[in-house]
Amino acid sequence: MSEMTIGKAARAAGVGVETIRFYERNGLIEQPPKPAFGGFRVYPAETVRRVRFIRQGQELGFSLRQIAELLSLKADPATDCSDVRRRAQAKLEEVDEKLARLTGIRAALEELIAACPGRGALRACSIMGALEGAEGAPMSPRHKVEKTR
Amino acid sequence: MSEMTIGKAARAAGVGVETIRFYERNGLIEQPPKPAFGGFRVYPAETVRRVRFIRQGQELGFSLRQIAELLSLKADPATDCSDVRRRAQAKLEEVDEKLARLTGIRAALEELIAACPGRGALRACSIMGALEGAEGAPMSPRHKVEKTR
DNA sequence: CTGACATACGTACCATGATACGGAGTCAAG
DNA sequence: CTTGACTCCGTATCATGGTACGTATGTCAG
Ligand SMILES: [Zn+2]
Ligand SMILES: [Zn+2]
Ligand SMILES: [Zn+2]
Ligand SMILES: [Zn+2]
Repeated sequence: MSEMTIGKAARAAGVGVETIRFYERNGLIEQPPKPAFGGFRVYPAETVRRVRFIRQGQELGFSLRQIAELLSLKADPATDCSDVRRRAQAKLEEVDEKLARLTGIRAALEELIAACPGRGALRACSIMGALEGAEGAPMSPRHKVEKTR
Repeated sequence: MSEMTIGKAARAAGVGVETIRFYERNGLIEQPPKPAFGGFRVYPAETVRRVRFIRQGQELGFSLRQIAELLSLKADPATDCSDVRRRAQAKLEEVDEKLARLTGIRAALEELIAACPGRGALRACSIMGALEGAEGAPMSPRHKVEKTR
């Protein structure tokens, strides 16, 4: 089990070989030393666990950079649960901001679609109107396209 | 008003000069011809309108590529309202998919945070546990971390 | 007429998360 | 002992939406 080459480690972790190398280059995974008398690098089972950790982190919305931080927290015996929790909280707030932005977009789109005649010349299209920045266009006045920037 | 150099056009549209050039390179804006006998390119008011169109499109979640399509629809007299509407519909569905993904992440994070003791050793941390891929970890069984991929 | 800006243009770089390629070395099966 | 698969390594490429830099040239105020 433990005599893994990069290819076997990649398959075990469910990623491509290039992905492992990419993580190595970016400091998420330590590259095992090259055997002194030739041959291929030997990957420990820990590599596979680390890759799985990374993929789990991605599924929770963490970036590779943030996952790298989580990995060093994990390696540090001085880390407290609260350190991890704070990061999860921050991520949750970030997700909530994205949700709010997307929800605004969703509402604007829905409204524009509802106001669009659905056929006929572009002149009457609420969607084109909004894109052209029409101020008094076929949108209700309380609901101009929300500007987030 | 109409004797705009790129800098004035950029200021009028609320973007940087480099942004205008970037849009030109990517076919979103036509680059005005260089005056035959030296001098600076003259930007028409249409450029400013186009840039504003692009920014509005971005605020509705459209990518530059999609905005380029919307711009050619606008230029084509044969375009029907329904052509625009279909794109808005497709975008709405795309937004809904993103919302669903984010909502799943949000729920998972919230659950993990709720289960996290908040202090103490990492061994007991539900969040670390989930990242390590713990199957019987401090998460309720019906709510494993949602895998989208 | 000269200095301070602005423009023109090609190219490089930023972040993000990979994927691909080319050529050399290595290993194992037949 | 050859052949095919795999590894190693650096570099390039992809998509996305820009930003920055360097050098040459143009414009305009004083
Ligand atoms: Zn319409
Ligand atoms: Zn609204
Ligand atoms: Zn915890
Ligand atoms: Zn759940």
